Amino acid sequence: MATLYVGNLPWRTTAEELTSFFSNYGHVIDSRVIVDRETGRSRGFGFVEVQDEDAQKIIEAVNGTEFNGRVLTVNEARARE
DNA sequence: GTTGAGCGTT
Repeated sequence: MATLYVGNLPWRTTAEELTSFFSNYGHVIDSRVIVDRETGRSRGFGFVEVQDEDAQKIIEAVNGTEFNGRVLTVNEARARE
């Protein structure tokens, strides 16, 4: 599987919304919205884990598209280490 | 009741 970075999310976006949105373009394994550990508020970006074979296709399909009024930034996530 | 570039809590 592959991990995608998703930036420019609306503050209110949840992992479930990400999953259901990305599922329109490929097989989503899991997703998470990064939340500030101290305040509990969204940082406005997240990660979506998808099937390796669908990764490129999903990036091209979703990157630059509008989601709840904001234009999403999508690309391959960097290694976390 | 706020904010807007970026790469993640275990």
